[in-house]
Amino acid sequence: MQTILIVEDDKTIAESICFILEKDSFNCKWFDNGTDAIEFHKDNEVDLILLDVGLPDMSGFDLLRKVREKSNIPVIIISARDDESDQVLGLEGLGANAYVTKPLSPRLVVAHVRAQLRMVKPEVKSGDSKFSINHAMQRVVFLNQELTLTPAEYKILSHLVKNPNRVHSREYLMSIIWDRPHGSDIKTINTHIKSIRKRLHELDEDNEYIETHRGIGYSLIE
Amino acid sequence: MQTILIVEDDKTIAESICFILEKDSFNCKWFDNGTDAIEFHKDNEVDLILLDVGLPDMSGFDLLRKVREKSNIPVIIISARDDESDQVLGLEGLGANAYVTKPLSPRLVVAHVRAQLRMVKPEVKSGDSKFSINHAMQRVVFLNQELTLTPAEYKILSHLVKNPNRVHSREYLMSIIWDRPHGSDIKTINTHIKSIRKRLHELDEDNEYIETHRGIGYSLIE
DNA sequence: AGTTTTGATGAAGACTTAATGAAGATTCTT
DNA sequence: AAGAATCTTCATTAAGTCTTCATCAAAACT
Repeated sequence: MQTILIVEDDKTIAESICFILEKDSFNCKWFDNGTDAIEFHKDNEVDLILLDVGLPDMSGFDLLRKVREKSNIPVIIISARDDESDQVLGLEGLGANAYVTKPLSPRLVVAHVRAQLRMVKPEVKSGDSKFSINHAMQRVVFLNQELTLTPAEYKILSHLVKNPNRVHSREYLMSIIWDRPHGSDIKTINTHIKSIRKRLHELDEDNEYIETHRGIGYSLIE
Repeated sequence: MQTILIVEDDKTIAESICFILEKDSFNCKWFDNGTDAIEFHKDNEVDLILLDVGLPDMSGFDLLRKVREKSNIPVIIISARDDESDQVLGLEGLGANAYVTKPLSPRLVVAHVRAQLRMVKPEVKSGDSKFSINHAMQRVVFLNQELTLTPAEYKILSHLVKNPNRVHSREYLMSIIWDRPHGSDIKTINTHIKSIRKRLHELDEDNEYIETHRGIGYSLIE
């Protein structure tokens, strides 16, 4: 579970954010002052900080500076001031990752939290799939090994990996291969699937990951 | 250099943002409609997208959805509406990384851009690569020897060295060679790659450092 | 069980894309 | 302006990929 640190002196705001975050299965830790927050951050594993700049004991910017000496976890600044130079200072000068202004709804805060955490841990998909996609290399990673695929194979398999556990018709898979309409035989897909299966088979003999749905299409099983 | 894609139908806004970004040594590409932007993103290496949700031909959300089918680069949504449910939809539902509302200053936009890119590029360089760059001398160092390269070769190879282990399309490599658009044959890149390979081969017979990705482009393997 | 439909398989040929060598065009230098 | 270096184009060859087809296997239907 991921831990979110909230530094916010308004109890009502903090509690409502915490409430939503914990409902979203985050572990949430609230401090109403910067000193304690820094202390906690020093000794504990924190995944993200929600930081109100208006604190009783120190400026949020000072806190951020302190935090940045030690780590570069995502920090979202919460501010009552919609002041541009404050935003630029926070984002550019001190390395905050986002800046939201009050009034804010807890739902929106959670959306920002998720957006930031998504960047840090990109592979937080539901569970530990044996597949992932190396987009930069245009390759599909299977069992931690990069598959060498032809362009058509990559297009099909990466689509299946992105949308597992659902059936994709041959027609649809065709449309993925070609940008423009292309009057090819629908059975071409069978052959591509065959060669994808062959490649997967080379790395894992036993299992059948791509399932055939007679009369409909194919699906990838996680 | 990192490429920022701006999708924004208001020319004044786009130009001022571009101006600042380019001053900050980003490569900036502007489109006033979604269709062209998607087309460009398909064939080119883009590091971040600045996206206005109010486009003439399609909703920014639709564009984001399309982009997300292919990649998970940072997307910052620019919106005239300070509407919470829009923000949540963009951030949570479609995977945008930040949401800024108009009116916005170019400086603030740059701050947001930097904040996002900081997350993506950890800049863990100078490891055990066989390549390094002598920027002052405009030379690439390979196996502790300085390579004699022509200007075009230097531009291509140094970019590959700076961004190893990812595929670069011919289109993108072309844009590196020329500052302004240049209606040259895309196959020119093949020839440059050929001569770079030849030079590398003279210093190390065995290995193949530059890998061809059929139908896509080239990558440098560390 | 026998027939029909649908998918799997392997191999051949068509097609697409890249590598190569060399020539022509361009740019830069002197 | 001449000469050298570089960039681009072109034709050819080579390699890789896609599609089709014939055949075989499996499932569904009667």
